[in-house]
Amino acid sequence: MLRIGDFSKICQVSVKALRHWDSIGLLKPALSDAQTGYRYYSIEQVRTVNQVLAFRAMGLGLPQITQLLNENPTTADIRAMLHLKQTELRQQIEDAATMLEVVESRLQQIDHEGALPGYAVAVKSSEPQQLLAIRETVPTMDALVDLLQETYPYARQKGNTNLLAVFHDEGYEREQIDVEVGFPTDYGSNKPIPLGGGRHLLPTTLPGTELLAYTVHKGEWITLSNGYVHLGRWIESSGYEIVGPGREIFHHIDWENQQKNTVTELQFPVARRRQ
Amino acid sequence: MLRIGDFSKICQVSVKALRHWDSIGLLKPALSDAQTGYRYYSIEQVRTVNQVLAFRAMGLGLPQITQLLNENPTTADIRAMLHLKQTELRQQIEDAATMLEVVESRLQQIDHEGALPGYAVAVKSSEPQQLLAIRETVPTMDALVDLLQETYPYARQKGNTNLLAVFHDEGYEREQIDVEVGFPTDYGSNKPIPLGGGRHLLPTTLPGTELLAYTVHKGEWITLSNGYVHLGRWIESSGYEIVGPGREIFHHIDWENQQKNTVTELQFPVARRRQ
DNA sequence: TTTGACTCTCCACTTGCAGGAGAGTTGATA
DNA sequence: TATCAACTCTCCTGCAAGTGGAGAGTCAAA
Repeated sequence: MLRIGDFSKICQVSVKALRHWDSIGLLKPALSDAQTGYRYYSIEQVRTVNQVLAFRAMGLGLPQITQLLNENPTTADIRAMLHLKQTELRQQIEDAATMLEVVESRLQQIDHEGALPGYAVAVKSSEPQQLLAIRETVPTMDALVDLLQETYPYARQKGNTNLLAVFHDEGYEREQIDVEVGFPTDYGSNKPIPLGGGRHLLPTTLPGTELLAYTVHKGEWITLSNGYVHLGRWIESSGYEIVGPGREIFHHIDWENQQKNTVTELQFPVARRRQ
Repeated sequence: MLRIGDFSKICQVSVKALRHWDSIGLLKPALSDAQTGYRYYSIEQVRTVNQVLAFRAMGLGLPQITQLLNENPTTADIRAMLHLKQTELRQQIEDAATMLEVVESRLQQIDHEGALPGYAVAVKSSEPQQLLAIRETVPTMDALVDLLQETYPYARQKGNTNLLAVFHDEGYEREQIDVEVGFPTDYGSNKPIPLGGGRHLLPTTLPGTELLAYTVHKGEWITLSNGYVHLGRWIESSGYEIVGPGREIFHHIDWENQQKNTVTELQFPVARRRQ
């Protein structure tokens, strides 16, 4: 019979860990003195510790290992557990690889530009949304601003400041822009709204996307292109690719000061580039 | 000004998380009502959240992000942080890949053998050890047992039951075995001990190894070969390779019952196989 | 004024232990 | 046999980044 300290040295497992394993029922000592509480391990339990460590080296959690060792499950159960862990580990590797690529992209950026960039890019997902929107091909950016201004009051009426635009052109056009301007509506209240000249805000569905790279711009719209350049470079160098039309979300429009305090979110649906 | 729920929806960050970020000083709301405790966020803070998420997507911890956003550090600091994270992520990927390989090896084993194997294999490290040992080429396994029996009393004298053997042959020889038998001594008490026939237990150093694949066998030594087969296969199929002489640690020798209760640990120094 | 939706703080829980406090045990020595 | 160092015990806190819930207070519209 070995005291916990000696057993700990033999197995190269900390005393704390052994006590913890005892408390959760993973590995009880062969004998526990009821009087003093001292734990006594038998030398054969080295084997059990070996098994525990073997399972732990596969990344299994202690509750699972407890189950595997003390409730002798069927072979099928074990297979299922390991299969699950397998996919989990693959996911882990992929996630870490993605992070690594993002970190490396950022490091490159710092090295190239000397300073830290003002734009941060993150990835999120978006649900499908019911919109009231109008799709037009506007000749210039100014015309686009006019269209926004025209749509804005209706968005506010709905208690919704979130005007948004979807750019259906490939690339970043500056003339003859095929754009959709609208705002989200709660399900149900989606009747067309007439604008001037026989044009209408029509109900549309903005498709959800699983991955959406985005950055937030604050300030005049003239400088929005900086944001786009940044976002585009980030997507390129972080192992993603654009897979859908870009979007702008106008969280707040400061009509009075040439949009000095306007907050605009730039979005692109993306996917992981393979290989 | 936005209440926490609205801000949460815009940013797609949970209310709980926002409150947490507030409490640790990562992101304070633009305004906190001292009376009611209500948090009010400004729309521009969407940008800050975006930055937080961008850093979090690199795997950085909240304290680090707090530092990055609120204590405007130098470019060099940021570079250092990201570099550190880079190596950390690479390590993570490697670790997960190792685990994955072990899991896959185990799954294969189950599929091939139908049942779960009695031997578990784990990897640990070992420190260099001072030994008193004798190296001989013994003709048979029985002669090896005799040698162990001859050495055993001296090991016990030192208050040390841990007899061990190092096999210097390549592969698993059954005759003319070049073996070293001995036991650890505490530093200092390492004077040679004479055995019969002018032979001596001499002080030696057992080199430490960073990676040591091992399994624990309980029972007669005749069946030890099963353990070796298992250990060998595991090493092969889990992406390791043997890089040194095998060792046996005799944690407990049951001389009376043909070693029925003997506990033997089988070890091989290993390294990750590249590619 | 009522109501329902929203928000607040505080507490417990998650994983696998590590560190430490304060008290009790063991085994060898004086 | 008393003592002493080394060992062990239980209990508490802390770690990361929140989630979930309880109970109480707040806001805005009807």
